[in-house]
Amino acid sequence: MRIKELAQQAYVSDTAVRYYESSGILPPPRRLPNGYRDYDQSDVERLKLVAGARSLDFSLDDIAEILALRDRREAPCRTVLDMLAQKADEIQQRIIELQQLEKQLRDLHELGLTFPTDDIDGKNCVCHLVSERAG
Amino acid sequence: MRIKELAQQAYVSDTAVRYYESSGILPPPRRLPNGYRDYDQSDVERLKLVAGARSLDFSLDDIAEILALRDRREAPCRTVLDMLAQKADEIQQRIIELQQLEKQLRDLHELGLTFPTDDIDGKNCVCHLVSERAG
DNA sequence: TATAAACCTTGAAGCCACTTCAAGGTCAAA
DNA sequence: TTTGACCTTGAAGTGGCTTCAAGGTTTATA
Ligand SMILES: [Zn+2]
Ligand SMILES: [Zn+2]
Ligand SMILES: [Zn+2]
Ligand SMILES: [Zn+2]
Repeated sequence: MRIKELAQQAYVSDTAVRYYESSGILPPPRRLPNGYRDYDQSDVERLKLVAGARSLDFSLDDIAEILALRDRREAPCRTVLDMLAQKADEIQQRIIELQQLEKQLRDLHELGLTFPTDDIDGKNCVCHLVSERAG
Repeated sequence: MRIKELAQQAYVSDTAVRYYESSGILPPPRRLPNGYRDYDQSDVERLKLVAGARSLDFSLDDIAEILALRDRREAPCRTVLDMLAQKADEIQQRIIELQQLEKQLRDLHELGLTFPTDDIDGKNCVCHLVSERAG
């Protein structure tokens, strides 16, 4: 099959497939006589793993690590399990940070409403509150 | 004052200050006879607003919009208030997305634990679960 | 006085995971 | 025959910086 059919089977763009090849995640495929890339079912499986892992926000480096194990005929299952747990922890931490940020934004908004809104120099308005967040 | 002192007063790096200048957020400053950048207190105020807004995750485009108003002697307070509310909403939405992602990661981890962990081809293991997340 | 340490300058490249653009070549249907 | 869908490559753009390379300037110390 050609690149577009491969890409569609994994729900990614064909330009992403070319990018994965250029970055070493996917091996260079056979070519048809006209120079077009030619893929088979094993390429679909590989790309689906890449797409699934990307949809879980794994980095291409992480994915390369998983694929490298498989290419050496070593089972990557343990590595994948560990990565899932670690990524979940990272996301959890990120959520906490964003919750703090949201609170700061809402607090600033509420407080800002109590100040004049025609202050050019920002000495007595919400702009001043933003400026003084330093540290 | 020179660039490092300015940067320190706003708790940013001096390379960031040069980057802000190159991207038009900060105007080109005067120069000392030796070519070094020379700043004053108004530069500190401007950079503090930039730094405060960046710490709230505003984009440089947003910040440029705020500064453009001030540079035209129009009060940016209303704009800032609106941006605070809008950014808070964006963060809230992002948190929801990350919470869903975290749940997917934890669920996959739990389910993956019930499968063998020595499957090279990924037909009966957590790797297969990752691959089949398509769509 | 020599020299090291801390500061300053510029321009370019690197980061991440792509997308978009430019400028073409290939092939099937109408 | 011409339209349109598909394919190719390489380069540049995205955002907000940091890092690197290759210097010049100033202050402190030996
Ligand atoms: Zn597995
Ligand atoms: Zn575990
Ligand atoms: Zn204001
Ligand atoms: Zn409001």
